Amino acid sequence: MLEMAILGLLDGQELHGYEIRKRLRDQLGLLFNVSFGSLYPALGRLERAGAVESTADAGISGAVRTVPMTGSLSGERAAMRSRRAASGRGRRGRKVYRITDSGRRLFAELLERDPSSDGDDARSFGLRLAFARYLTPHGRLRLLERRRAQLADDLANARAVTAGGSQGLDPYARLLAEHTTDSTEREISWLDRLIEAERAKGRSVEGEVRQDDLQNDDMDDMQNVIENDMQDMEGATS
Amino acid sequence: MLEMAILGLLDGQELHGYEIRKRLRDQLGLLFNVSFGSLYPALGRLERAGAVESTADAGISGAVRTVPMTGSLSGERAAMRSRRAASGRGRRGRKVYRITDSGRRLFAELLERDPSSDGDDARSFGLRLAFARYLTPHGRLRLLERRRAQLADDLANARAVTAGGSQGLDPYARLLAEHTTDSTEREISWLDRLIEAERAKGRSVEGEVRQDDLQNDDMDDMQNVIENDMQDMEGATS
DNA sequence: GTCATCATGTAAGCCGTTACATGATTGC
DNA sequence: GCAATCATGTAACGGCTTACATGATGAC
Repeated sequence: MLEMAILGLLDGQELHGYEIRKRLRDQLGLLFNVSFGSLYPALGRLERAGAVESTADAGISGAVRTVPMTGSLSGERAAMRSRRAASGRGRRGRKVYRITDSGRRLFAELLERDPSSDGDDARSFGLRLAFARYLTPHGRLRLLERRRAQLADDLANARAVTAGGSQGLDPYARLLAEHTTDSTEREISWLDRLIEAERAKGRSVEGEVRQDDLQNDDMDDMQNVIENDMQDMEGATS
Repeated sequence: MLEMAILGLLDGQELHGYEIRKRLRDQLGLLFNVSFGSLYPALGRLERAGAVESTADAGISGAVRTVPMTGSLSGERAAMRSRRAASGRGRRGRKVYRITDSGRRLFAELLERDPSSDGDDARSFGLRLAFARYLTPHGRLRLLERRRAQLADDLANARAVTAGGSQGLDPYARLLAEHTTDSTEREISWLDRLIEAERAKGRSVEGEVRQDDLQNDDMDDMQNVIENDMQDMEGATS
């Protein structure tokens, strides 16, 4: 899951580890606070697997720079230093990561996978939703519907329990159960709105291009390509 | 955290592992689905630490029995078999766990601990709330207020981020961020209601008995007793 | 007599953490 | 020159999961 998040972040911009951690923390729905002891090994694994490449901080780009604060010439000096460093390569400086084509394919595959296969449901769903722009319309709908089904299921179980032993249950436990139930209901209706919005988008596209089936075929082809890729990945990773 | 949950369930009733798992699943706010590979070792640790004792299924009590379904004489036969088994003790049957005094003290201490010390915030808070009847009024309030403060903090961070890069952020990521923000706000106001209810309870008691300070002293004494106990526990556990 | 469920346990592994070690850069 | 922050990494450990192994009980 961490690896998916990293790949997603790296798609479109080059970043170094320290910066990746920050963006993970506050760019992704508030709840992806990963430690360095987890991040750096993950970057290492991705690099060994060929999903990302690293270079020793070649010419700090605007995307990488954090706000200069004092402005003015510090940027110039930093650039000079990094140029010096880039040639030397013994200097323990920033290591900038860039996603590879293989990494991009891996990302697409991880994203399309069943969220329930990587443990923490809420996190796993949230992460995929945050990257939903990289999903096909079909994959997006599948993501939302799976999540909805899961929540509806939880809700049914919860109600079965609360209905049966409602009077015997501890007051505090009941308070909690009720709140959880409410939250789940709200999340379901939120999902319903998102699903409806996605469907509406689909319908308007259909009117113009009519290529739903074509898209599904594309997806299947892609899955096949990726399946092979994953075997390489798994061999290299473990 | 698992150990706290087990001790809490065991307070007041004797249960065997398989049953503990079920109750953990559906008695505790829907989200404590633990596997056997996790549960049995935990029970073993608790037993070695002297927090629980086990016996080989002596005379199936009403609390332990699951609904007999067919009713009638199957219960009688089961009791006979278990009596035969209880003496032999080679029979790989149910192992019934009972909490000890030391276990009860350990539970009280774990419950009163800072929830943020055992990882997953929501789970850890939920579990403690479910067992809030075992907390002192003071401990209960502290639990609720800590959780409230944590959520308020999260919310502030989230808003700082969303406010800054709101226009540049990905539409799906923003959707998610907004939903998370809403949920957090709702949870905060729910907590506010709970806190107010607890305070009201406190005020009504104060009018009758006026023993707030006494209760706090009791708590401090208890903490001291428990501190020593925990050292034994940690030695035995790790 | 056999299949589902109840019941207990071990082993390997995953995914993350904290703590530690190291060093560069910047601000004062 | 010293502290804070940026930056990268390793080692040990924690808590949970899945998969495996084993066996009893009950229903049909």
